Amino acid sequence: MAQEWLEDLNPQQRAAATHGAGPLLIVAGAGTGKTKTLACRVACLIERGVDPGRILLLTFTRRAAAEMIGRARHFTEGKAANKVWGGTFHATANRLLRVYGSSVGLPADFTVMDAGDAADLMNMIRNDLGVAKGDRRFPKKATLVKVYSYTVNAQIELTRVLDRHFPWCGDDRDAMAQIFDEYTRRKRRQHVLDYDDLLLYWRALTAVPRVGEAVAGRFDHILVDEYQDTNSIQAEILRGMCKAHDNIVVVGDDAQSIYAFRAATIRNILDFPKQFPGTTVVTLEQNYRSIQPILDASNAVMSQAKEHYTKDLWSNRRSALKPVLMSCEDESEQTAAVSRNILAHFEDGVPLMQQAVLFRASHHSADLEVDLARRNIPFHKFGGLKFIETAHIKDVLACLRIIENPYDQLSWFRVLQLLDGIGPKTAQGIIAELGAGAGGESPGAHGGGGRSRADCAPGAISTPIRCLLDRPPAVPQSARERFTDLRKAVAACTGVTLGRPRGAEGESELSAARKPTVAEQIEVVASFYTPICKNRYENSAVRLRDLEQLEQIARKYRSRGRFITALTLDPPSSTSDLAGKPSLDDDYLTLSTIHSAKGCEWTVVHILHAADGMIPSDLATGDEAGVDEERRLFYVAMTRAKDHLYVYFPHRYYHQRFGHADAHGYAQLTRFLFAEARALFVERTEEFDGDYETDPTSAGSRFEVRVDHLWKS
DNA sequence: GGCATGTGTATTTTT
DNA sequence: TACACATGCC
Repeated sequence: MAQEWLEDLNPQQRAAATHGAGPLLIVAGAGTGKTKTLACRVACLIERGVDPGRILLLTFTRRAAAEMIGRARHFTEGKAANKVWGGTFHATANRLLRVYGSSVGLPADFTVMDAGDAADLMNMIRNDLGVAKGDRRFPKKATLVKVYSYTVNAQIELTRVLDRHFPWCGDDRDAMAQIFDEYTRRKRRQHVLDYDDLLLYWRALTAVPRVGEAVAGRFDHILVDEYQDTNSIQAEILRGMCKAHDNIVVVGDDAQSIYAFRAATIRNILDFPKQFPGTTVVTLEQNYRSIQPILDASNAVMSQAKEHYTKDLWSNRRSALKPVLMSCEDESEQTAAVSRNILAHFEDGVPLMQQAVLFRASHHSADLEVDLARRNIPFHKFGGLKFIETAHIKDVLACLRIIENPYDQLSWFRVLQLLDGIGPKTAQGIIAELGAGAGGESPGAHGGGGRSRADCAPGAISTPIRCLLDRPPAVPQSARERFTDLRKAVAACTGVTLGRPRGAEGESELSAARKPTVAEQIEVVASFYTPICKNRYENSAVRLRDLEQLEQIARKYRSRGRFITALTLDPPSSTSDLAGKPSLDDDYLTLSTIHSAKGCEWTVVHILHAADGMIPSDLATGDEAGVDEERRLFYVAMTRAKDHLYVYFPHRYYHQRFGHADAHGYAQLTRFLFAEARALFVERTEEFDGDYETDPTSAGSRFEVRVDHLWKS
């Protein structure tokens, strides 16, 4: 079958796409067309008669999966390629556990919590156990989650994890162990899984006799993208999933491994041939993305890394245009230079959509964001604080969560404290009265894990909710009114009216009531929440608008549970996902953390803060492995560029770091641009050379002068 | 016990 | 700058 689209591939790509059975490792350098190759492979399998529903495509983000499946569908002319199971490891784990979870002791109504929830739970335990008492400093909740998550994902003993990655917490080992113990216990009792549990339970699933075979037996082919960023649990899951057929294809680039902090290990990709005997290895080295000078500079940067599959990217795209190293006086000059360069390229015909600004840490773009806003240059920012992590969104979601999973004590805790006069202590008391989780005591209160629930019939309301509606606990006077509002809201969301007495077996009556849609439920909760929001926040108007966005998103979901889970497993990654998309065809610039830029490409790329201490980050230079990862990060950033690469180096930093009062330290150029690498750049200083003068009659003015609406109407 | 206010401190990347 | 924690007032 000589499909036309196969002829578009180079020999290595074609070999990978048409590979027969057995394990295949595709080592694919940046920009070598791995997405295309993988999509072609999926298409090939389908053309060969493989049932698309029996193909599992694991990617790093859902967006990546959607893109690949979209392409495959294009190739196969719509032969049901969309039946391919595609998504992240975590989302796939969730789907499988919804079906098979009971065989590993999971309740049917489990909910998934994000890192923020996990931190809150840690914090509760931290307080309950009184670990932080005395004048000792004890690790903060976010640190606890990091340590826990790393330990679990790397499957390394806590003491060693602390030694190696969190040496300043070494003395608190025992208390941490105690907290982690309680943490796992409470999650179980509350029918809640965190991100790590999704992987752990999936792995457990593959090991259960019969069930494991059934789960693995759903798929005949497994494809994994970005394999360099998987951890050892994920590798084990894959081994379990393809024991029977060994039809596994992994694609990755060890030079782009940037998630070691999440316990990803490049051992997975380096040792793949050992772990899967009989592996075919295909290496893709021809880069179709960038001009050769950009690759030369990128290769030079990488040449200093220690262990990696040797590959030298090359391109047919010869060019005399070297990447640019922009020296700037300080950050504000950097900002000015970036804006000016962006507009210059824009005038040259490169739309904003084809330009991106990349940086190490989310806040590195703060200064630029202000400037862009001032100049009316539209942009979307990826990475950093998310919509979903803001307090008001979490508040509203917590209301939905208690209805979805009434044993989710953490959400109760959050919801109850929205009411005036209810703090941690009172909330705990109310939760105990509702029977919605037994706080710190008696681990057996609600049975460990897989309790069978008699009240799971459609339309049924499980006990703590029924208790809230029928036998509400007493609350402080100051909270009475809102508490009633809350009960009304919960009732409305479950399709019940308050105050009507029901028989003990009122199920038939309840299931008859019309269940509001997810969006309607949000509306109900929002009206309960509005006065609280106005009371709490100065900027309540902005926040309330966010709730409307939430309602918009919810329209796409038929079930409340799916909505909540989707939001935690695949949260909107930028403001663009939220804006009701009237701006879809608008041209906008991309600002992104380097991590979030993975897999993307732009004609023009600007990399900010190429100073030692920023890239590599001060916080990561403790050991050689850390520096290596930062180097790969810089490499990832550079290789996103097709035609123009700008690296900005501000010489001077003003901020007072860590109390040291070096109010204006001089920075060093990032160590990754050592002499030979630096020589591959052309250096410019941010002195106006005339080339970049903006012509007031053209594009620049479109952004910079926007006041005429004030008098022309 | 709740809540407002003050003080000191640590500060990345994300499913 | 946000967050943990202490203090003091209702």
